[in-house]
Amino acid sequence: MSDAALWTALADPHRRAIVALLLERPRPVGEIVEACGLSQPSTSKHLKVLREAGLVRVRQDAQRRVYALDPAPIAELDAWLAPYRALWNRSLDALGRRLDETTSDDPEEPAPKD
Amino acid sequence: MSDAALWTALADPHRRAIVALLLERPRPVGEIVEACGLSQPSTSKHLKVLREAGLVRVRQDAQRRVYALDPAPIAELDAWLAPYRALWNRSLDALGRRLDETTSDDPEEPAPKD
DNA sequence: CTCGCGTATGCCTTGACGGGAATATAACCG
DNA sequence: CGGTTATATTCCCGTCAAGGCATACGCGAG
Repeated sequence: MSDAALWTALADPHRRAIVALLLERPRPVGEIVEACGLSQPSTSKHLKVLREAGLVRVRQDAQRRVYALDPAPIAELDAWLAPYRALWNRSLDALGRRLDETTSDDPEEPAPKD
Repeated sequence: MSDAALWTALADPHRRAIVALLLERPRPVGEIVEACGLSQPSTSKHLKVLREAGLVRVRQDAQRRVYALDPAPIAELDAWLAPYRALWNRSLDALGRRLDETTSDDPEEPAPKD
């Protein structure tokens, strides 16, 4: 299960930025380099991680390598998320009851990080 | 953005295991220690990361600290995922057509490794 | 074949992360 | 009060990942 690689790949902010860029449209490496402000080798390495996680595909266009999102792992993430989404709905339901006696967490206030 | 903390927290397999445990039901630390096979300090540190990412809540029950999932970050992840889910649906749709694409002028022939 | 462009890879350093052992803190019990 | 249980925190160390630099590779042009 390449699940681990998927999470590792998305754990990095730069990689998430690249993924966001590729969401708009497929792009060659040079474009990604420019958009992210990273060095070309760094970008290439990030792309390798994304590739090995199955998140992106490459199409070779002359000397250029055009990267594009592969939607499959997204579905995997979605599947992982599903059980928690159920919990989320359940808690929304419980929100109207307010029977919790544990914390004084306010739902309309962002949680203060200590 | 606490977004980063969220991804970082979920990047670790042990922490995902803890989260999965808490999905079933809230648990005190000792139970998590036993279930994960980690040392108590390690577990406590992981719980701290999860806490700071907003993924878990603590309820103090005598000397015990009972940890429970906080559904809010799940919604955040879901929101992040949403645009990609759109892409996923789009690709499923395109799969059924298998026509020449109107948006790309190049003769695309995808069948490399997948 | 040689050059130039675009991209990938290797080496190296640095900094963050994870794990274990020991210790500190907090709460309950007598 | 002291002692015990349950959890958190500190210190130390091994590991791993990220970034920069230099360089190698692949491809097309001449």
